[in-house]
Amino acid sequence: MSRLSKIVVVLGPTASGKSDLAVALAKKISARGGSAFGGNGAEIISADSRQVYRGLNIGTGKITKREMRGVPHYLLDVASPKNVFTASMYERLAKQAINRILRKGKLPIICGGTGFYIAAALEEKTFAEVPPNLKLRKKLERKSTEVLFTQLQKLDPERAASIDLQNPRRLVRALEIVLTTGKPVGPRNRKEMYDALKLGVTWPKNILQKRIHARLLKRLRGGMINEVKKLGKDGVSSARLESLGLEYRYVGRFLEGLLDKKEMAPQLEREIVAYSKRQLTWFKKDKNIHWITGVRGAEFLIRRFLSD
RNA sequence: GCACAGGUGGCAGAGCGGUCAAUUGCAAGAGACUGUAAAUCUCUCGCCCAUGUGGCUACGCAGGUUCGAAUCCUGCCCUGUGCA
Repeated sequence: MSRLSKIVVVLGPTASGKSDLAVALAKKISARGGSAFGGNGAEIISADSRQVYRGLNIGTGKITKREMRGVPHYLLDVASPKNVFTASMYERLAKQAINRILRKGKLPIICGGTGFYIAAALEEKTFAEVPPNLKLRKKLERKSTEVLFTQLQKLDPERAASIDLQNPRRLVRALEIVLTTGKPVGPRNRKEMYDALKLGVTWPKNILQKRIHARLLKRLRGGMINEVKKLGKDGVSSARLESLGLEYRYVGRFLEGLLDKKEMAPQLEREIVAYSKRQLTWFKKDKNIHWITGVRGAEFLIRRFLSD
């Protein structure tokens, strides 16, 4: 039986300090004169659904060239913010990147907070081969969730049984699949194709919230509003900003005049906190995650992981 | 001091005799997730037993009217506004 390739995943809620940790670990692995961990070097693949877009820097906390400290990063700035980048596109590019790194004999480190993207990168094949059909979606979106659900029940009862029956977005996509393939989707394949060490970076709740608060202030002072203004000038619509969420949504609303500056910051902050909880809800289900708070625990785990 | 308006669950704010533990929004908590995933969606949210057409305490405080009051009456205490 051929051994699975090793991969390290650094995940966690927003503002946990994942990116820095990933770079620190990669540097250790690439330390000259043979790495501290006995590897050949490591390269990083971002797993962040918003950092894939060009021009979304301050608001996404995208790592800077300097902060990368020479460690190559993949899946950053690969798409225009004017177009929707999807999980499926991420899956393809991330797998490409993993293979490229592995071929070099290096260790891929996936780093990010988008749980769905991490799963897509790690799992064998996540999605049905049905690209989005905007016309069909538009048509379906006009119907009520009840109607969509009964239609799905007829066409793909198995999927209907497990679907979120009040979530139009899910219902539309599920129908889109059966309607174009004529077949039920079948269960999602959750088999991971790598030997992955998953490191979850986390903090006690109150500390994470403080970190979120401090980081938001820094971003606001650091030109976040101008960044969003510039996106607008470059043709990113306000509807698009809205759908990008968090800082882009709220700063966008502020620029539209829908929100006062002084009500924007606290509202946005609460949304970020809520988002961090959603991330944790996702990660909590994965029992293979090793939760750590600092670099030290990570080093021990990686050493053991790489040496066996 | 007089005249109005008002005091409701963590907050805002409905309700104005019964179907009210009380609409709704916010906050809080839990959760879902098969191509938008920072998106989208769901549930809980007075206390208690947690089986239920269950028990208890609640709508400033104290009384009263009524079969029945958050809802009507009286007094008191507070708050806002106007006149002094």
